[in-house]
Amino acid sequence: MRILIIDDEPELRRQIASSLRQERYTVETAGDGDEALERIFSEPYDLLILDIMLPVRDGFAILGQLRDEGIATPVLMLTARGEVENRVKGLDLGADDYLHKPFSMAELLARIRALLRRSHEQANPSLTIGAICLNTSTRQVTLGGESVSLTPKEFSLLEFLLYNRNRAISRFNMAEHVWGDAFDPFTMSNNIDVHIKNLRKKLDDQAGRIIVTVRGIGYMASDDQA
Amino acid sequence: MRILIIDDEPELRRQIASSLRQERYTVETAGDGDEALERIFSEPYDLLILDIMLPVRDGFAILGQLRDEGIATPVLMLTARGEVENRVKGLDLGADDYLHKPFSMAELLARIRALLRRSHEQANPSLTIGAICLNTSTRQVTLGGESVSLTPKEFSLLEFLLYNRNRAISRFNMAEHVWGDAFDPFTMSNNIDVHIKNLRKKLDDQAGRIIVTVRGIGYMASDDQA
DNA sequence: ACCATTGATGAAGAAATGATGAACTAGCCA
DNA sequence: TGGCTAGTTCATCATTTCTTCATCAATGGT
Repeated sequence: MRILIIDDEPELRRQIASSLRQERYTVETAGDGDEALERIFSEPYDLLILDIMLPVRDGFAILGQLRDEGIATPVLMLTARGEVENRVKGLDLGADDYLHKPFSMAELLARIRALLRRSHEQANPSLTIGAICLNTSTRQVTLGGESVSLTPKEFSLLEFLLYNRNRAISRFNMAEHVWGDAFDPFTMSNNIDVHIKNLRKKLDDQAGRIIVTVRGIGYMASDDQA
Repeated sequence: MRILIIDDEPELRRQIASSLRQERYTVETAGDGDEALERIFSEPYDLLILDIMLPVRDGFAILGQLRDEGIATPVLMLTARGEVENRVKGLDLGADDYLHKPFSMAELLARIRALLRRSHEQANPSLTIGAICLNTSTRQVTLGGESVSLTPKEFSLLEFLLYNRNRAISRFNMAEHVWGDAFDPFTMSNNIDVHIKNLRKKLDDQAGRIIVTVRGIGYMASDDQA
């Protein structure tokens, strides 16, 4: 689950991001509207947390522009207490929920869960990276629209890497999550490496640009189009 | 999907209507009970959003009259917080759901989705996929118009798969839902596989295009006319 | 530049999975 | 009882998938 936090206070940003990461969300942040829009247009998020009070271009402007462009990502707006008229304005623009500052982290997490659940009950849950799209419910993977057939292990492995995109994952970790119950860390040989190799081949990941090798650690799914 | 909003506050009406239109619903509004009844009797709606507090003729009166006339359109009532006794009264009259003011637009949208889904399911009890049509109330299945006779287990299995179309369903899940109460996950042998085989035969699903095998998981009903 | 370590790769044997035909059981009705 | 139907289990086969291993290539430190 990819969440983008848009707020100009670094400290608050850090706090929220940290809490969300503990809940295993993939979190990115933006300090102003331009940065936010740039990110949003370049890759999909599952949820935006948007502060109304921003320098230069405020939350409403950003939200308005998004909706105009047809981006329907759920938005949770952060407002200072008492801005009732703002609430109304935001609703018109298509915000999905509100939270008044100051708020408790528990409250925030609850709202996020509710929003994600709601938006996900209609859309299908897919993880994308570059031209690759992995649909967790149909267990289908497409590469630039073309369907790619993966074996169960390959699928789980890719799913796990995408779920933890831009984070280096150790082989141990992968084994734990993909092999689960019965995995003997000693008798695994270079099993994972082989599966990664096969994945790269099927995904036409020639230079290892999508599944990056992290020497001494393991692998990482990177959406850095380097 | 046609929705009628009945509320005497123009501002709230406008807000709700705007949000619903963004979700691609067709929305009309009425400011009082008489206008509402007139509209409802002249053309069908899929859902009514009805405020309890209305001048002249209140929400209950309107709801009561509708139900008396045999109009079963789902109704979502808006109530001021704390009107507990009203809730009870509304339920008696046949309201389908409640929402306390003030509410978030996200909440409202979720409720609407739920209500529409619910009413749609009972009105249209048949699931189709490709040339196959399964009627859940008559328990008949046709293949290109020709009736196909399925055994109870086969029917339930197909029904479950169709209900979850385009989602890979595990054998465990199928067993849970089709066998229900007494199923022992260990003594099931390859029972499900056999039923699937028979289903495929009866449905002339030669290449397994409709009931797709998802290796390592189970099966999936797919309407991907590949 | 050299060495040591780490990762990549192709191939082959082992293991798992699913499809299928057939046998077997249980319930039902004439 | 005997003949049906539905449901379940079983053995077998063809594949697919997983794992292991030997070897080769790349990388980083000194």
